[in-house]
Amino acid sequence: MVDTMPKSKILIIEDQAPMRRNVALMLELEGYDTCTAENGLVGIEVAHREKPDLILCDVMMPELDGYGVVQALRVEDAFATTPFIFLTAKSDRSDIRAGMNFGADDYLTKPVVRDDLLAAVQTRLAKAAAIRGRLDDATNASFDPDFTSHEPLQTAFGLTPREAEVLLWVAQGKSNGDVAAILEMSEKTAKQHLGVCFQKMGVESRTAATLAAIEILAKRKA
Amino acid sequence: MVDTMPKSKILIIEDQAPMRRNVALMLELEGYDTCTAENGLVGIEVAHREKPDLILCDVMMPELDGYGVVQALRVEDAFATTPFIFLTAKSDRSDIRAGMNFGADDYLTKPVVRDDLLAAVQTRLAKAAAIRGRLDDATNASFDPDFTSHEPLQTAFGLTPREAEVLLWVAQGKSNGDVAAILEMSEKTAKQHLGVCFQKMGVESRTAATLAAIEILAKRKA
DNA sequence: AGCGCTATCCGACAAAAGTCGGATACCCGA
DNA sequence: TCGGGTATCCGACTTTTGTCGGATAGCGCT
Repeated sequence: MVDTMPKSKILIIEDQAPMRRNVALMLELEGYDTCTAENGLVGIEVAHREKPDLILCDVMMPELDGYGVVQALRVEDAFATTPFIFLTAKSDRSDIRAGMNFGADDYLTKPVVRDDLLAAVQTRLAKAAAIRGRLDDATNASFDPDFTSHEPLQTAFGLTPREAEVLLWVAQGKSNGDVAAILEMSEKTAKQHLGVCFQKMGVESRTAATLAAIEILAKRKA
Repeated sequence: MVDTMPKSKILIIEDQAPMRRNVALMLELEGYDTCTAENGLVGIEVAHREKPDLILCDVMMPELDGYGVVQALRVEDAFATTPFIFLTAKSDRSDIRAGMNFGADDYLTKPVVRDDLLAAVQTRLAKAAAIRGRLDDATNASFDPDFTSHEPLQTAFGLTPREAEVLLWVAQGKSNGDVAAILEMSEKTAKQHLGVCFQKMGVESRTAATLAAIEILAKRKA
């Protein structure tokens, strides 16, 4: 891993060209990647193409206004958690409330000060990164089945306690002999129980049973 | 699942008693659970005890002000994504920016209108729920190994391509005979390859090998 | 008590899974 | 070109796995 931290990509949706370029310039000087759109419809299209990490959006625009953009994007899974910041001249309290209630993450009023813009962008990106980190944790740790109890198996497949115990050890890679020793029973008995497990689980080999068992045991508690 | 949707719990950290009770009342009438604290230090303590789903917080308070609260809680994993809304009389633009830049999710100015308060609370709870939903998806779907390619196994255990192919099928519960048929080789050959896999993987049974292989294949790409 | 039901236990046999030795073919460097 | 290393292939033998039948003990119900 020698690749340097990838630049965050920011989409700017803004009607007026000078403003658009000005904001883009400020952000690029800070090392961000930028892309722009001149109205809401184009903005949504660009968002799909560029997958930005954060969206800055004007409110008053032709074709589709900022409220429409945030509504359209928020229902999409890909953008449900993308930080969305309004950047607009509409600075009345009611305007601000309306914008935030559409699900925006921040609301900057024009004329925007450089420091405010950068701080807001940084804060929201940091927050999004924190959330993404949590998601990664959840997915990377995805394989850690819980072998502490056989009850999940019992309920999942309708097994008897003893059968579930046998399956629990089999699912950890133990041989029939090992299981028999651990549970203090004859190896034949272990086999018998396991055979019943196969029937009830609808599988016909110890490996397939292991897979099914792991699938149950890997479900994690929130 | 007959249990009714659990009420969201909201923590109100606010210096002035009348204001505190007023806000709490408004929220309770909407069906929320509330708990309160009269300053920042108490607020943090209550937050740990009650694990609120959302926090409303004044800025100017004795002991520890709102900025301090949000800073203290944001670094804790448990509260890193809990919606945090400032509720304060400090309505200057610079105050708002400061609050948002500390990582707050919204900023309401006193005197607060009932509709604004409820809308803000609802919006932020909805957003938090969306994020939580994603986390749950990630953890619940935690078991879906990717059986489309044998290369991960090859690199993970130093296997040859053919060996990895055999292991890939074995890890899906296939018998040696099945694997041989699928890969068009003799069953003996399949066994031979698998035996080498066992050595290289440091296991001694097909089930243990399956577990190790699944662990590799279950790691998900972001 | 007598009956059916289930959970638990075990032994013997057939079918796999796993091990051993050996063979061919390829690539790469001496 | 000629070994040395490796990937691939296969057959015979041993061990484990899976299946069949059968036995006992508890539990609820009539």
